Amino acid sequence: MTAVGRQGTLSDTRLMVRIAQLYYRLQLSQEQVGQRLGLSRFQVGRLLDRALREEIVRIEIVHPDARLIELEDALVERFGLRSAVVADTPEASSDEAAQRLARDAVAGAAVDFLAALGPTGSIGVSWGRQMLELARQLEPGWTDAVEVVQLNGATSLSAEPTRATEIAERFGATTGASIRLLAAPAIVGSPELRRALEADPAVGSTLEAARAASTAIFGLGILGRDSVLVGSGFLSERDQANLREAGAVGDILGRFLRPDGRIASPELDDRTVGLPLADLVAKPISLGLAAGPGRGPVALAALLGRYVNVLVTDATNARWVIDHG
Amino acid sequence: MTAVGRQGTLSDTRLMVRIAQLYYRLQLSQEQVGQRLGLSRFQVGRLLDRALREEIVRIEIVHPDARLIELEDALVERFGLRSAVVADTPEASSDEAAQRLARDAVAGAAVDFLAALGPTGSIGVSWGRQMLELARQLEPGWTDAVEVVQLNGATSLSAEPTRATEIAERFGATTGASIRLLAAPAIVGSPELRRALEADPAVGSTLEAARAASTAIFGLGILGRDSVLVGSGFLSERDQANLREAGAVGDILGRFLRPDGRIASPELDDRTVGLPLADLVAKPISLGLAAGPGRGPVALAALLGRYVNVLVTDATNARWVIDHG
DNA sequence: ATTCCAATCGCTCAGATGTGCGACTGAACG
DNA sequence: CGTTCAGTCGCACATCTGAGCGATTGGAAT
Repeated sequence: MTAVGRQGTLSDTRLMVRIAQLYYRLQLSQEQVGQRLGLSRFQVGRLLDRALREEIVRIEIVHPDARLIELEDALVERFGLRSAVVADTPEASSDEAAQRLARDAVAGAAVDFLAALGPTGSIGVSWGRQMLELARQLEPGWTDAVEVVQLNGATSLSAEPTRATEIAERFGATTGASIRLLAAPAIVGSPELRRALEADPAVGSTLEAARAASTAIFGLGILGRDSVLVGSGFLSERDQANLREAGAVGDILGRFLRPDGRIASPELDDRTVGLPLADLVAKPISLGLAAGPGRGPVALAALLGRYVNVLVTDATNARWVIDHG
Repeated sequence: MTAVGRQGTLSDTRLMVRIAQLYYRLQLSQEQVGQRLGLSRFQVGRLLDRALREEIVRIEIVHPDARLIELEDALVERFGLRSAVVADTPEASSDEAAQRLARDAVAGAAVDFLAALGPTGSIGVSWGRQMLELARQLEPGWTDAVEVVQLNGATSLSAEPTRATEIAERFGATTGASIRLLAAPAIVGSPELRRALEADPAVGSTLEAARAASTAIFGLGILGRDSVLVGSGFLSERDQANLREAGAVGDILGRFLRPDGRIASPELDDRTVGLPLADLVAKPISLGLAAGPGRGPVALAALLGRYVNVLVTDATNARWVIDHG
């Protein structure tokens, strides 16, 4: 640019373009730009302002993560969360491999979040495929917690192991914390039996610890063939039918929710062993994980019920929740 | 953004994205961003730097004029010009209406440039279609020049008027300057006649004024059916054939150039009435206009010969010149 | 364990930038 | 012709930001 000094009355737009080039591309100071073009520093500054406002100059955040962070902010904003983490997963597909990928990514994101979180106090955990993956990805020393406690009943009824103990053990192992298991079925046949179980010291003390835990971590389940609760045999055909009728969209800690966040079946809830959802609401950290297709509704229900204050999910579910919430 | 403070070890990239959002979108100061994210002002600044270098944040000048100004800068840079003006014309098309549009746009750009230029001293002008359009668009008071002088011979030989006098008169009329016409043909039959003409006081004094003018304004012509010189009857069939053979690409002030900027036919040049090209080189402002398809070669020739130090043209020709120069 | 190196940190200080203000300009209007 | 008023202007001043520097840290190599 050795061009003649005063370009004077050339259209404002062109002037702004030229100023923007000198300032942003050539990295001149506003002062220097002014000298070259025969303008005062202030005129340059004001024109630069205008160029930005009139979108002659555009500042873009181009990294793909930007979109994710926008989703996170939207979630935090909309639902008053403590935090939200949206993982980048390729694409929503019901293909099993893709689901697995989503689970891995969301688990990884949760691990990162937890590692960055600092002191967590005592940690309550649930079980399920998502929790298993999370447990697998934990790295030693990720927390200073001294106690890990199961939040809900887990002893498997079926051949397929739910590996609930493995999850809690892995949590404990990575940090040297002691673990407290909840040696009970997730769902029993009658309210009386549930109460009797909870009265038992072995179960009762764990429940007490679960209530006291300052951090809760759990997956958001869906109701379907794929559901771990179904696979584990805790849900009878009739229970399933009832839930469907009641409009249940999925579960937290074995307790099923309707789309608006209310308990779908109080009767079933009364037979479910573990921390009641009401106790989640007050937890400093109540972290719910939702990965894979179709988890939007249950995530939204959990958010509306205020059962989670940290949501970790994939982009597809995040978008669904924002669009429908 | 009410998210939890320390996001800690979340990938650097994500951190940069978040910082960029707070800084550029929300317009927080680096200090404030640092407070929100638990970072020092310096970390924020450095991350912001990195985000820019790694193109996580991109600053774009999006206005279409930006491209034109880049072309201008490239021309100025490459050919050591005093200035360059590239007008925005829709598209290169040999369609007559499109050519006219290009001419209008380039003339307008030249007018703007001249108006912004400030004192010009005495002004020398040529003639032709491009100059006519330029003259039409001049607005009263655009300059403080007190004298307008024709640079080259112009009296028409054919029925189609070249309107050379109209051009000079219009220049004079918009500013109250006196005008000096060159009452002579553009090209004569012999060198002797040319010399005789120039010795005549009426012609000679105008030529002297032309030499003294500090600003010269002229169009760059092309050799072809379309050429005004041809249309005006100054160029015989034989002259045209000779020029073609010599590789002439076009003319300035009736003097034809080869692609490298040298005179195509010294013999013809010796019969051409008007300011010699050598006198253009030293002028403070020597402004050449080139609009419409196929004017790239002559523009390049003019630049290589240093006959112009201000080029006003359209985007297509500008690009051609840069690509081929 | 000790040493070394490179990376990163926060600081100081100077320069760059934004803001609010009073002065000025020029066009519209009485 | 004088008044008004909106739009600009440049300036003083406060704030923000970038550059360079010594201190610190966290590993690798010895």
